[in-house]
Amino acid sequence: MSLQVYNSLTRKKETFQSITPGLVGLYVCGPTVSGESHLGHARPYVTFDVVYRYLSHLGYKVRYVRNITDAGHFEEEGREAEDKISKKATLEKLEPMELVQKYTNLYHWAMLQLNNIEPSIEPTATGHIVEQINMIEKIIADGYAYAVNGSVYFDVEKYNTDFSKKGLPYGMLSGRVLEDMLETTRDLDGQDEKRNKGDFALWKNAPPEHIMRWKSPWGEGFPGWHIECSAMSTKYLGDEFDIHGGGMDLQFPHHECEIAQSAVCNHKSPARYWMHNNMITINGRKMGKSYNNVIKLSELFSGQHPLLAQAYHPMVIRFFILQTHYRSTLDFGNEALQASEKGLKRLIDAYENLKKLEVRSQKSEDIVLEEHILKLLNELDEFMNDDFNTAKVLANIFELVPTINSLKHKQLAEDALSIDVIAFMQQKLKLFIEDILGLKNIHATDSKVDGVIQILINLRKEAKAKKDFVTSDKIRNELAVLGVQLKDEKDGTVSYSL
RNA sequence: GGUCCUGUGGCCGAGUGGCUAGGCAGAGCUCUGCAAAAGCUCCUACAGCGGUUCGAAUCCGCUCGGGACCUCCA
Repeated sequence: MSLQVYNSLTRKKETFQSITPGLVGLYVCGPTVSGESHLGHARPYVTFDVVYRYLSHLGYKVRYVRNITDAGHFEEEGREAEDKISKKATLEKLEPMELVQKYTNLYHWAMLQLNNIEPSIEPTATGHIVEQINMIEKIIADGYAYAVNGSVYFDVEKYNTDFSKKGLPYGMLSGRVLEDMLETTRDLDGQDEKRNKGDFALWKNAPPEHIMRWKSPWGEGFPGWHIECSAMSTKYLGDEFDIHGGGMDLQFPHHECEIAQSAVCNHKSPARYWMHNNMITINGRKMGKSYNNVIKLSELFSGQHPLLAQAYHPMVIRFFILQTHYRSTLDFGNEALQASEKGLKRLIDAYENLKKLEVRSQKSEDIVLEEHILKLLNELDEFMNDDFNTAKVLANIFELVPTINSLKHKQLAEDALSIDVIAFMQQKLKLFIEDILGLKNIHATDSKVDGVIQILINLRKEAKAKKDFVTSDKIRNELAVLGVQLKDEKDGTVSYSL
């Protein structure tokens, strides 16, 4: 089975076919760096990191573009016409750029912790003001935008009338009908500049107190939110590219507006496949600023938050996210995170065991087992091909764990599996656990620490030989308090895990 | 109000017609000086009510519950 991708545009799974053989253009909406990233933000970046990794594994040369929104948006369009970033900067007495830098750094730090590969290009909105202005001019020239008092708005109704004929109606992505929307759109203040309620800003006039501002043909101002993604995706991926990703909450209006802008400028819908990850919820409700229920990533990693029973390692968060299919909601909870923590440890421990297995048998003595193992391993590719079903991949890997551990602990005959099957399993699990899912061992082994522990292990061995269990247990228990767990193996050796 | 999604065992979650994932927790057993780890076994669910079907968690309808978007939001 070849790769199947669920396309939000068609609402069904489709066989993935890149526009140019061997190449894939992937655009993912990045963060607005006016605040610190929270758990919810981790989801798209982990999700699309795996998409990126898997496409690369399939042999595609992927250009992964993920923007940084550093120009700020309106708090409430039309009403406050105020740049989020400059507002906060004033409050904190910081330069906007300083604020942007701070949160960009924190974001990059969090991405690194989560083991997300950095994108090929990470363009910033402020670095592409010229491109955005050019695009707006083009839209005005074509008659789909109009300037009022130094601001420019996209004429949604005119666009819809003309482009519906071309199969690109406004609402095609989110399944909305413009007429319905015009009736139900909330009545916001200060909408008088717009011809229609559904129109959205391409450029906003900057009031005097506004710090972030650029010169434009319409006066000093700043770009609207949606235009940056259209400008940057076009610049780096072309008029039409393969995959556009982002959170489900961006589907409307953000992505819908992107399609409209790009369609006017490039005469086609920008992306072939639209992928949207679902939300992370907390007590069943979406985690988001508006709900005041966010847990920042730094808080999650440190455990410093009233809702957290403990700190959670970034790898635990990654694993937690991957255990669910990306299109399902994922509910946060200490119990769930703790289950992930233990599960991840079990998985990684088994994987480490597998790497060290020494098998010499040329032939598997247990044919049934061998076939079962091969089936589980071969299904891994199928599951990934089925719209990146990481949950199923992990389930199969867990099914391999008892076999691996039984071989290690000699609970299974040494020659149950052949050296070829073991090698295949080693190769497959490396590929899936490390390369595709991007999971890694939380506990790096430090040779000095290892040496110290070995000394203690030897002292304990001596004590045990003398049946001095008080001393041996003391060593074991005190190490356990430090998080070092000793394990007496069957063959008399002692291993430990951190 | 409009559009759409969803309701799975103590918890988190796969799953689109028959083969009833997986993780965590819980119980028993094996191993062990005692533990831990590991292994084995058990606990077997699909909101409710109808319908379609030889057969439904899976399709259809209704009821009840939860949520997302329609405003910045991953």
